[in-house]
Amino acid sequence: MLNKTLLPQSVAREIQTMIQTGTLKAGEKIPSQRDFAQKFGISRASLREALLTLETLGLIKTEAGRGTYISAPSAGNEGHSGHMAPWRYSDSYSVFDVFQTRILLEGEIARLSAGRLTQLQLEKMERATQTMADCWERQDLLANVEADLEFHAIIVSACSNSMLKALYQTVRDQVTETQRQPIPITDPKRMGESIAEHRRIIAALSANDANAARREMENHIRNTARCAGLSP
Amino acid sequence: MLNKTLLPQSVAREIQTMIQTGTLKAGEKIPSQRDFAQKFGISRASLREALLTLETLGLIKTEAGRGTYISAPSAGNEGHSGHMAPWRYSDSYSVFDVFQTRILLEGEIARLSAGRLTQLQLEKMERATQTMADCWERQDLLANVEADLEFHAIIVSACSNSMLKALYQTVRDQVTETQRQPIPITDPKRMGESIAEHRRIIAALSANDANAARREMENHIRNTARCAGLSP
DNA sequence: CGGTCTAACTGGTCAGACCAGTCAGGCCCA
DNA sequence: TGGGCCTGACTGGTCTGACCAGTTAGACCG
Repeated sequence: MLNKTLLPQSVAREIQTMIQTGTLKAGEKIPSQRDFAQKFGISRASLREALLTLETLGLIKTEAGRGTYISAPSAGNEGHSGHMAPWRYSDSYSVFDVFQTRILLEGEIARLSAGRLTQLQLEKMERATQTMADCWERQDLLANVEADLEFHAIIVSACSNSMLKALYQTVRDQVTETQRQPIPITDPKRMGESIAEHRRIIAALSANDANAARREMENHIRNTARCAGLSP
Repeated sequence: MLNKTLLPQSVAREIQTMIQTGTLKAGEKIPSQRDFAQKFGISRASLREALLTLETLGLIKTEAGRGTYISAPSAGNEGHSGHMAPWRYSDSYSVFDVFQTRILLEGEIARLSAGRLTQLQLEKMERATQTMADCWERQDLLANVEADLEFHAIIVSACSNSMLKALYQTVRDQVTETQRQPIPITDPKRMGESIAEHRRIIAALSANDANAARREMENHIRNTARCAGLSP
């Protein structure tokens, strides 16, 4: 069924390309299955199979009676970084395991990103860090988290290893959960340290010091885990 | 479409349960779509949608004219270890990226597995290594690779971090490809070294030396990459 | 102007037909 | 007797058309 020459498969790829190239944008509704099938010159049953594949993998969302919508992209999700959605029926992982995985993945990603970030990206990271500090002051926790996510996403986007990027996307949901959960119990001293750690990561990346970038990122995540009472 | 109350979806879950409980075993062929649909009391089109979902996520494999087979489970795939299949439509990753990812993942997995392998498992690894040597002598490359895969799979099965195990499964196909590809161009000296490296990994794991285990595994994979002309 | 109803739209499922690929068994020939 | 070829029965892949359930917009009435 998943043979690459199969009709639904090739149509799924076409639709994926339309999503990736922006022909179909996040939130947008695609034509009805009847119209879209006609447009591709295939039966509606085959189009449904193509759509189902895309939906299983999280690229689209179909609602009965309403239509099919393009799912919102994730920050840092550019090009062929994976759209590997987890099988939603399985249990989630322990927070310890997620943190341990974060330290491993993000440390290496930071190392591989060193020397590849543009000045513009580094400035965006600095701005995101400052935003974190500003939002923390006025207790805007949502914006604080979003700035944090943006900071990390920029680093991931520069990683030279597309496979690691894909793996990171696979676990993105669990990862961002660990970025959110310690926030309500973060004391002001820790947030100040966290922001300082961000700045040390930026400094290492700015200096194109791959090993320092890794070390600072691992340290940062390890300290975050300690806020959740863990020592991975 | 992926609403949990939908017919194909609930059937997909039933089939998943049958796979997880062992009613359907790895490699086993399920009944024909016509028979299976009748068995579930649904149309064949709906069963196809259920099967497509499972296949997109890597649990089954359907071959035209032959039938649908349960995918082989991976060693260590127990309970809620992820069924996170890679996105099969995207380009494959460069061999360099795969090797780099292997070094990162398998090094850490070896570290986390140290101290958790039973004597029986260590003996199986030693036997697999000896099998590699024996098969290499008689140029049975397939069996050589299978013994190599078994060696690595045992280590993965002992890893304490289920998320890392799941990530490893996600990239297993590409990983095993890098274990296969250098084989035809491996010279006897390198194979002897490879087997010696396996033994050093076993020794480190036997001594419950986590850092040595990581180091030896990284070294082993790095040397394998060199056989493919890469230096990750 | 707001509420209700209806028609046209949407996706979900079913049944049947036909096509292409696979495989096993039977038959024929060397 | 063994190997090769052919055929029929099986498999999945795709199409068509019908019908059902959910949604929405427009028209009509109070």
